[in-house]
Amino acid sequence: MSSPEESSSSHFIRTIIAEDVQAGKHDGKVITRFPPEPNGYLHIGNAKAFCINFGMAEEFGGPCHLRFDDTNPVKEEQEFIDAIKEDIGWMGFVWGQHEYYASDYFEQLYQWAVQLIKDGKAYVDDLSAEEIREYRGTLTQPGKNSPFRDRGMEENLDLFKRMRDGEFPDGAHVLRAKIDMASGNMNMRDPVMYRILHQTHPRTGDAWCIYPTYDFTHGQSDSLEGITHSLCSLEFEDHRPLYDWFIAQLGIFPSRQYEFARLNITYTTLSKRYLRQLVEGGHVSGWDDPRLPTLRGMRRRGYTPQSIRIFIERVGVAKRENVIEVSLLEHCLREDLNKRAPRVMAVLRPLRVVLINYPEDKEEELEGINNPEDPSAGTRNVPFSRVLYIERDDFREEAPRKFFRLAPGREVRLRYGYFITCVEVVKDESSGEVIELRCTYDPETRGGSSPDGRKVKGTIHWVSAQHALEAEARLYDRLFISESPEKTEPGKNFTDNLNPDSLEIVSCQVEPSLAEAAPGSIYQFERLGYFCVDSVDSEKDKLVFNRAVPLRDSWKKIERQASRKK
RNA sequence: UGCCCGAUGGUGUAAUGGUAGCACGGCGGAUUCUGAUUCCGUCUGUCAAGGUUCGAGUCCUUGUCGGGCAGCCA
Repeated sequence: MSSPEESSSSHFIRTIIAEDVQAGKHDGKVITRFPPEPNGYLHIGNAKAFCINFGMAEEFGGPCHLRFDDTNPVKEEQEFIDAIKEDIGWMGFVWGQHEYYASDYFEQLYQWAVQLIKDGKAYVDDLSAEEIREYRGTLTQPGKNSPFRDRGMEENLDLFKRMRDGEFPDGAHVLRAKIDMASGNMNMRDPVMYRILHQTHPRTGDAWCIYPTYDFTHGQSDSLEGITHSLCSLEFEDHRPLYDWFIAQLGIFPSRQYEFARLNITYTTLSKRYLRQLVEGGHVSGWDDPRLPTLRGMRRRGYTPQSIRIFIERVGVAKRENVIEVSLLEHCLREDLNKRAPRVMAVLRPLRVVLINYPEDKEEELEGINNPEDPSAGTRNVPFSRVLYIERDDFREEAPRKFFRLAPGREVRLRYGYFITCVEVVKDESSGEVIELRCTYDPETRGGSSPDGRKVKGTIHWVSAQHALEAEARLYDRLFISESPEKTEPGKNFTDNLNPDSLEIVSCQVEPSLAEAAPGSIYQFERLGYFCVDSVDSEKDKLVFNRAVPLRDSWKKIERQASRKK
């Protein structure tokens, strides 16, 4: 599955892998992995990481392992394991039997730790967490050796065994690698390999009360699985020397780690911590709130796996810090949906229109095209009658010349219907609000063209009042008003950058063919945008639509420019 | 005054010593029964200074700017 886009340009990771394969390294085999920690829901930033890992494997004909990095039972839950699998599967990636857990390697890891102790390369430290921090030194000053650093091998072995046996409370001891307390790389200043945690683990239960740290787990897990290219994000760059050190000391399969810059997108946050705050602070409805960049949120909003995948491809892979404009994400969604989403008519803010020369009880069926981009999608019938709803935005009492829609005395085409001309504007006497338009229709223009060849510039969408279904539409906008919501002035919180209008709920009128719309299905509401039937709140007799993304609107642009000139 | 990484248009990303290209975005136009889509045109770029070279975005040196690192998190 490689598109021209994929093969026409490369990125540094693809180049490295291609060269390795070319050179016959590991017999030309490529095995990658995605190692999520099951402590939260996946977002589009995580998707970049697994798209790269699964993508490279797919491209070079090898497997990509899904491995849960479950070394910290304090934070991890089964619920997240299930959710992560669901999201990756939804994105279209397959790991088959290659589902692993770091916890499956606990015994092996323990044996390796014992080996390092025997080799004089690890020791049990009695220092407290605070003391260890003090001894570690600072970024500019070297650390100093723990007084327990040179304790005898037998004593280390005994202590480590007793740590495992549960003789000590949390924090009493840790096992540390003996490397270099003066290293410029903080990770090499005798990193902790094991800590005591009397905590039930989602998978190993109470079998263990000591747990290996990420650093003592990750590289060896890669090695055990024969991972050839371990592709992760930049924050692990400083850990690579340690990753390599453990593998070298143990003399095991030499997996190699390569790092790339993580994804950032304007007007949102991809920080797990901030996302959690949004959910727990009630700023959004939950982890699947359609305004969130979580995969569940995006799925509910109407994003397709294909659109996210192509987005990740276009964003590229490099090492420099980057912030992608949301407009690219939105572009990718529109591009995908334009090809596939069935068109339908819906009126978000209804204005009543009465066709005064159309017979009272007449009804007819007009033929609508389901998808002009896809003839195989066929046609459908749309009911038409004397009383209609049109979009309030499609009428102006005082219309500028470039306004191609309805106005007193002006003629427009009703999509798939007739030409109509506005002859009277009915207003509410007290408020002055326009409440109804009285129009004439031209019977000769059925289907949208006139025998006399006269042209109308505008075509507007509509629904028949008596046939329409009332539904709820949730109009989403960007969650933050600030391009970089995480950047705040002193004393301000990122939640101060929240967009108060990120959700507008309207009661709309939709064409009756939508009665059978399935949850999760996505439609284009003509001239408005792409809408997804909400998978949580939508019901058969009370449909709820989420606006995934509006259509591009060059009229809005023209108006904005006009008002700017004034 | 530590270690590591990075720097190409507004935003991303290519170019592996030989014409700085692509996408998004902006602007302008054509087509259109969606002011959508599509199509065409156009706009803006190699952090700085030295050096190597016939030739440097690419190699070297120095500097500047940006990012990461002091969890018993991952």
